[in-house]
Amino acid sequence: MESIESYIKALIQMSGDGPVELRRNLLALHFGCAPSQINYVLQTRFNPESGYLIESRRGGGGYIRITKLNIDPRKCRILAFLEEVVGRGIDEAGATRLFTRLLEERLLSERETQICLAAVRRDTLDLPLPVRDLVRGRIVKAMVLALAKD
Amino acid sequence: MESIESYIKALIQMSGDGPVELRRNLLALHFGCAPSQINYVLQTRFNPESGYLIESRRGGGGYIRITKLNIDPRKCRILAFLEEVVGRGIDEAGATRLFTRLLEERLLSERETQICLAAVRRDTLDLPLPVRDLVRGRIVKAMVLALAKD
DNA sequence: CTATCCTGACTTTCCCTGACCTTCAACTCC
DNA sequence: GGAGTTGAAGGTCAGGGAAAGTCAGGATAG
Repeated sequence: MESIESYIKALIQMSGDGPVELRRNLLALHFGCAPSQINYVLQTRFNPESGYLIESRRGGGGYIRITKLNIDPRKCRILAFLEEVVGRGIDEAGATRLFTRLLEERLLSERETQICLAAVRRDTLDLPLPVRDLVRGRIVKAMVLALAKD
Repeated sequence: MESIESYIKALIQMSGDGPVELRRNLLALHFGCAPSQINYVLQTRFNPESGYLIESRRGGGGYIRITKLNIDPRKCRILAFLEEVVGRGIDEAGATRLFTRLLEERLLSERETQICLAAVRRDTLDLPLPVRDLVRGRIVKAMVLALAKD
């Protein structure tokens, strides 16, 4: 387990902290474990809270791409906040405050802020409470994390 | 697959973004694949969401014509498409194609594309079908309109 | 005993194919 | 010259194989 984790981290370091692509089955073969074990490692060690983003594709020529998020201290607090947002949900006013703040801190451009706000407006989602605030929470988190990648 | 896609795109570029005519069987021969594979590529990569129009003719002297839709008259075409998207909903693959197309057209930056894609991912929305595709449709429309607003 | 690690069976997604269908132009035959 | 024939295109669809995802639950370390 430990070894899978450090193997992947070594790969990332070798690629200069850029994105790394893996083949799940090959990696499982290499470590003599079940393929689903790879998923477990990714979920527990390479999740957003640990500063990583996972993307993947199934089918022929499938892959798993791991991107190390650019984490600075400011964003650290945001990560914790995002977790809370996903758990409890967030209302439109709260989301607006968050995006406005990110705009002020120059973490979001004007256009990006407009996109984010449009995506989570009440009449865009058009769902009954409380599910609306929960869905909004997940969207907010996904969008903010997408920015931390690069 | 990838290669067929980029081959066709190269053809289009060489023709100055004008219409391009292909012979399905020749292309299949050239890439050593089944002719129906060509149809698959066309359906998944050169559909209206990606901004392409396909016309074809069977029988002797048949052909497949691919036209890259110009973004200039997009004001009407995209708006009409967005209305459709809101009515019928849109799946993740369709939304991805749309945003990728907007990125290619430089109507979206790389970062903006990432935000949009993250917002409408299946596991972000985490809603049961068919409501998931409908919500995604509304979000897609809202985000695209937010961009058009300047 | 509990938390963590790990697995196998099942699911989902994506690519690709072959068998069969539809359409078109040219050709034949009267 | 019109009606049927025919061969050469492209279209469609169910299904198979590859690869990753999920999840309930067993195994194990502390």
